[in-house]
Amino acid sequence: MEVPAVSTAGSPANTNPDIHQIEDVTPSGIPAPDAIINVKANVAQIVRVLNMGGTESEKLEQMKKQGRSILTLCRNKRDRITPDRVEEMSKRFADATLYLDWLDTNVEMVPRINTSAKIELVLTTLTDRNNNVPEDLVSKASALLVKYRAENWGQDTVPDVPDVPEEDAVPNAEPTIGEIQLPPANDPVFGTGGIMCGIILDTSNGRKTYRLRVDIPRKSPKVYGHNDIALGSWYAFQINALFWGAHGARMAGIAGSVTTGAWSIVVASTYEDLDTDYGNTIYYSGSNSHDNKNPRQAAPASQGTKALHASITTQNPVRVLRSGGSASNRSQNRYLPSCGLRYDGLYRVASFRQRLNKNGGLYDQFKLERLPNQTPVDELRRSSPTTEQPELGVMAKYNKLAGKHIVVIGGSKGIGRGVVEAALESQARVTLAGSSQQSADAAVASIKAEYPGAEVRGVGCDLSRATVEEDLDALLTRAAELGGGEIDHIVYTAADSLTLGKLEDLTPDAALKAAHMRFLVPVMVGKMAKKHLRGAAEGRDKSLILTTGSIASKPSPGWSVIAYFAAGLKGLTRNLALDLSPIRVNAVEPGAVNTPLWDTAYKSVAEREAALHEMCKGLPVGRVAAVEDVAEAYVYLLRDTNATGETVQTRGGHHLV
DNA sequence: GGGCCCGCAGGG
DNA sequence: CCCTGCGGGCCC
Repeated sequence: MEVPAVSTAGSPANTNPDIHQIEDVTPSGIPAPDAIINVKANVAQIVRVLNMGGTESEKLEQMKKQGRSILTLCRNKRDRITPDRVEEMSKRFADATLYLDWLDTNVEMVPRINTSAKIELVLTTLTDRNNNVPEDLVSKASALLVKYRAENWGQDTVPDVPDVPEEDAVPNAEPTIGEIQLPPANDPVFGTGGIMCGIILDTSNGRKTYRLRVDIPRKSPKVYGHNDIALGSWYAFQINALFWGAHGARMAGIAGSVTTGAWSIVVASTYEDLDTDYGNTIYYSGSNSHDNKNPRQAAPASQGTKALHASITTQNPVRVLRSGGSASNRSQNRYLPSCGLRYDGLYRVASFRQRLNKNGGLYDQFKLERLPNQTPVDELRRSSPTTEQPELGVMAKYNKLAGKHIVVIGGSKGIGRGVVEAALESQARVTLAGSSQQSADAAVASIKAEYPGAEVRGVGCDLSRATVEEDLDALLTRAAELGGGEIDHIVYTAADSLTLGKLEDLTPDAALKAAHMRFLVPVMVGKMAKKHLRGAAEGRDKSLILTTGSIASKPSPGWSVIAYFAAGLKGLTRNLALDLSPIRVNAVEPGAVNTPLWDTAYKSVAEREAALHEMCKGLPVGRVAAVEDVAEAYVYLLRDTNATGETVQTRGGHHLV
């Protein structure tokens, strides 16, 4: 589920059913956690939480119920709903969203579940355009559908289990809905991009408890290898490592399978008397090694200890995390971080031996050897954060994008996609427009996989039609709705194919066709920006960013037509800055960037990249620009409220050679 | 800062 | 459903 949007001052009441936003509500009986009080949350925010029951049969029964509820819900045409029922419908769509999230995170799909709870029917019904389902829910449902179909509904991987006897089912259990308070998405610590992303601080029991958020999908730790985790990654608590899939347990030191071996272990100071850490070699003791008193026989191996034994046989690599904590201050282990946990890379379990503990009891100790070709531990140790790190997230003076709503037209791929990700990392809320709803949904799904809990939505808009003005109007109206009623910035990065052929082959038709996207659309975006970026007169920072290219400043043979439009766009930018004032209007002028835009000219991604690198190797920077590079220019123009009528150039020194 | 104790999340 | 655990807050 989405993290609830932050309401911006003066914005109209939120009408988006996916956003649970209840103004002036203090949840009774739930003391607000400290971290939430400290954050400038302007409204109390509530999220509904599903309880799907404990046993498998209870869960299945609830899934059937949720499915039935969604199917009836979709049969109601929303435009025929009376105004007094709108709120009820919103809640029911919100519950459907919760259900899909729950499904995604908690259920290992097998054909039996699909048949019994009608999963495929429910998902296809949700994605049916005729059903007026909220955009978020549609993209969620289609993403799940794609995933399940790709997995063939679990047929190939998971052995199916027989149906439970009917008497085991609990047909009368109702799904109960409790309420917990969530931090706003732009919370510097608990929000998107914060170090505690995916975790909630619960103080309802009178003490601080960190728990995983059920509404944000987390990464599975059951993977051998790095699991996409960068060496030296640092986590404040073990539960953060659990959320990011670095380690597989909230408390245990070993996470793994007793048959295929350990996925990850945590080296902590609590076992310092038994373990020995040489950095590249670690002697790591099995769970409970302190307790045994029998000198002849080790205590029965725990799951974790069994997993390490299995690792000796399978030689599957084990992720090693080193943990700080309060006791580590006096720790003799120089490899432990001063606090939190650091991912130190892959090790193999080479062997095991038996030793005696202080009680004279036998215990199993494993020898772990660090795999070669990884950044040395000592280097990771120097870059490892310390207790100051959490403060970094609190510095908001320069991050003016936190909580802002940014619409990126052309945000499903290429430079626009980079701008979306950069904005999300700056804790903004983003609505991206792709050329179709499908492309927008697909982009949103993959962005969410990379940025759990990110507030990003997708809208489809085909800008190639003659009705581009109305299409843009509709797009921005819809985007404003999705973003809580207001748009702060519009970024235009949409472009069509770069191939125009030789000048002598150019027909008037082809020139005018090229003019549509490169001349007409930017002008209309300017016109519509004036209409949709409301609130600038009241002092709120609003801006539009257009995209041109280095061909605007430096000619190149064969590019006359595109150069014409690109240079014209700089004039448009300057003049719109006057016409739209106090809305800021700027442009970014990138050189060649490695994006799919070039693919029309090349047969494959490899060929494209080779050609681009060949084209750019003579530049002072010696390489082709990545999307992440030029995205910085957009972020700058979004943040500098003093910049208007400017064109920011980022072109690898192309103008110098 | 040593130790007590609560309780989440995983796995059988 | 049970049990476990290289946490972590908090009390003294």
